[in-house]
Amino acid sequence: MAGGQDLNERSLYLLKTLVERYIQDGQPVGSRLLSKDPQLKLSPASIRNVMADLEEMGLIHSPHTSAGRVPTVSGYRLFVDSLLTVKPLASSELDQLQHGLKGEADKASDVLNKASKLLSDVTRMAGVVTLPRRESVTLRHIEFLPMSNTRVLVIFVTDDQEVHNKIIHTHKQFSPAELQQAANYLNSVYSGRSLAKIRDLVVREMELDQRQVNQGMMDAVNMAQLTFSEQPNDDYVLSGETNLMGFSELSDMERLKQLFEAFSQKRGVIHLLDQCLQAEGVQIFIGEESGYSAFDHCSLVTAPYSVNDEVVGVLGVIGPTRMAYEKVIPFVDVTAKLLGAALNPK
Amino acid sequence: MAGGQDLNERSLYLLKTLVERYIQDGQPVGSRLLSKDPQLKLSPASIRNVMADLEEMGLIHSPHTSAGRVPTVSGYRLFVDSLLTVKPLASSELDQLQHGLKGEADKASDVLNKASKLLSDVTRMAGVVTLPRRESVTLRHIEFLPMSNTRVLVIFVTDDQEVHNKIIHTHKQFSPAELQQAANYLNSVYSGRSLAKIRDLVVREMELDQRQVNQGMMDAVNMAQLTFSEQPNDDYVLSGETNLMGFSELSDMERLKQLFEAFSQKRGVIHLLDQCLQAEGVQIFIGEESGYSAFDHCSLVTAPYSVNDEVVGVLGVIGPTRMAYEKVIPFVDVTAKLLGAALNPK
DNA sequence: GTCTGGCACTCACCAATATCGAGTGCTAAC
DNA sequence: GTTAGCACTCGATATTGGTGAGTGCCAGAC
Repeated sequence: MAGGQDLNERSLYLLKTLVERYIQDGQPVGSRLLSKDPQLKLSPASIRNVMADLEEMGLIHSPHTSAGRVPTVSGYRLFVDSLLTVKPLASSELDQLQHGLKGEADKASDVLNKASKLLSDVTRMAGVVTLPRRESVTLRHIEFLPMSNTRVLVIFVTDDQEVHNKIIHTHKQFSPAELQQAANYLNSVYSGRSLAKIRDLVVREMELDQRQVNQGMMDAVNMAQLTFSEQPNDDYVLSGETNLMGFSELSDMERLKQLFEAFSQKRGVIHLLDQCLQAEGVQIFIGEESGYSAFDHCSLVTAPYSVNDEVVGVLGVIGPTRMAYEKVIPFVDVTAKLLGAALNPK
Repeated sequence: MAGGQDLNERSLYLLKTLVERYIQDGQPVGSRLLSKDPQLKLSPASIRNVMADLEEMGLIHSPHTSAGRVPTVSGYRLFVDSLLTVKPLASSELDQLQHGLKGEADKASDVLNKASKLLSDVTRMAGVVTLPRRESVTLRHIEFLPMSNTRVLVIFVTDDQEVHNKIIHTHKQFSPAELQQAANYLNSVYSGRSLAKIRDLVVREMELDQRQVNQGMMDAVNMAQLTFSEQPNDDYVLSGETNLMGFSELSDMERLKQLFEAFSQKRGVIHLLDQCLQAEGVQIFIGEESGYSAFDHCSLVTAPYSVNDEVVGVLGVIGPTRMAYEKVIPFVDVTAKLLGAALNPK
C-alpha cells in the first residue's frame, strides 16, 4: 500500500486533520469544512485537488459523488503509524486505573476481570484480556483424587493463587493410597518450580525409565506429564460487549451477530490475540487487516503484558474502526503495564 | 384479566387459530384469512364480530386500523394455559437430546454446558441453565492452603467431581501444619455428607464451644463455617444468545442492548429463574409478565430439574414472545428431566 | 337471534416525483 | 500553484397518489 513517502507535508497534514475530524463527528468531511482549519490556509478548491490525490492513492474514499471523504483502512493505517499525536492519559483515568487494579492481592483471575472491565468502562468499547500463559507461573501444590475406573481428577494450585483442575486418563486404575503417594512425590520434587521447568524435568525423567526406577515414581511422573501437557491458551475475559451495540457502524444486525458469535466461539479471537504476543508494544488491527470477516468494521488495539519481564498475555480494546486512537493507544499501553505489575507476585 | 370463562367454544377456537397463525407467520391475522379455516365455517364479517369481542376483553389487539389482529400478553397467556395442544417431541430431537447429554460421567459443569447448548441449538433461541444448588451435593474432600496473613485458600471437591475454591479470612494466622490438621479433621468428620448437613453440624458444634473442646477442632469448625456459609446461587450457563439477534421483534438496538446487558449482569435473570424453582413443572413468563423491562418482548419457558428427587436448579429457553410454545414447552420439560438424570450420581 | 353481504372508511405500504443542499470535478483566470 | 466560478451529481427529505388489506357498521336473510 501507499507508504506516504511520496506525499508532501501539506497532504499529510490534510489527511491527518481529515481523519481526526472524521473520528470526531463520524460524518464524511468535505473540502469546505477542511478549508476552515486555521493551519491549512487553502481554499476549498485546492483542498479538493489534494483530496483527489489522496483518493488516487487509496487513502480516502467518497461514499458517493457528493459526500465528503472518509478514511480507508490504508488511510487509518498511515494515520496511526505516522501522523497520530497520542494524548497522555487524563489523570482521572490514570487514577481510575491504579485504583481499579490495586485489589489487595486477589486471585489472578480477579485481577484480569478487573482489567477487562476497566478497559471497557473507560473506553466505552469492549475490553479483552487473555488468560496469562501458565508457563512462568510456579506450582504450589498438586493433588490427585480417584474417579471411576482409570480417570483421575487432578487439582493443582499455582503461586498466583489460582486453582486448576483437570481430568486425566491413566493407563491403569490407582488406589487412593497410590495417588496420595504420587502427589506427595510430585509436591516434594516439583513444587516451587515453574510449569515450563516441570515439563522439562518430566521429559528428562521419562527418558531415564530404562534403568531401574521406583515404579511409584514412574507413575507419578506419568501423571505429571498428562497434567502439565502443553495446552494452548484458549480463553479470555471479555467485558463491555454491549457497548458495541451503540455504534452506528455496527448497527447492521447481521454483522453484529457475526461479531458476537466470534466472541463466543473464542477460537478466532484468540488466534488474533496470539499474534500480538510477539509484538513489542501496542499493536493495532484496523478493519479487514485482521483477516476475520467478523471484525471487518472493527479495530483492535492490543498490548502484551508481562510478569517478571516475560510476556504472558495480551489485552486490548475492540471498537469500531472509527475510534479515538490517540486516546485508546496510550490507555491500552498503560493498562498492560499496570496489569503486569499487579500480577507480579510480591 | 379476563379468564376466558365467559367465552364460548367458538371464540376460544378462533383465538387459538389466530394465535397459532400469528406464531406461524408473524403477520397480523385478518378476518378473511381466518374465514378460510375449514373448522371455522364463518364469514369474515362474523369473525370480525368475534374479534371485536376478543379485543374488548384485551386478548388481541390491532396494531393499526386496517391491520389484522395480534395476540396481547393476556391472549398468549390464555392460549398457553388452556388452548395449547402440545406436540410430542420429534423423535430426532429426542435422539439429539439423549445423545447430547450422555457424556460418560463428566464433571457436572460439562453436562450443564451441554444442556444449555442443546436448548439453544434445537430451539434456535437462547438456552439457559442455572448451576445446581450445592445443598444436596456431598463433600468428598477439603483442603486448606495458606495465603498471605490471615487469608486461607480453601479447595473442596464435591461428589459431582466439581472443584470449588474460595478465599476465607481467618481470625488469626495459621501455620501450614495447623491447616493440614484442620483439613484432616474436617475430611474425617464431614466427607460423604451433604453441604446442607454440614452447615447443620457446624452450627451445632459451634454451640458446644463453651465446654472444653480441642482448640484445633474449634478452628477447623470455624473455617468450615466460613467455607460453607450460605451463598445464593448466582450463576448460570447461557448459550445461543446470538440466535436472538435474528428475530425481527428484537431488532431494536436499544432493546437488544438492554437484553444483553441483563444477560451479563446476571442478577435479574437469576432472580427470575429462582422464582421457577418452586414451580412443579414448566413455568412460563410471557412478555412483561416477568417484570423486567429488558425482557419485555421476550418469553421465558422454564422447568426445574432435580437430582435425587430434590429440585436443584432451573433450565429454560429465552426467545421472542412469538415463539412456538407447543414445541418449546415439551422440549424444555423433557430436557429438564434428562438433565436431572444425567446429573444423578451413579 | 345469529349470520352474512355490502359498503364506506382507514391507513400502512409503495412508487413516482420534486426540491434542496452539500460536495464534487473541471476550467479559466490570477 | 492557487483560486473563483460553474455545472453537475446524488443522497436526504418531503409530497403525492394509488393500492389493497382490513375494519366497523348496518340492513336483510335464515
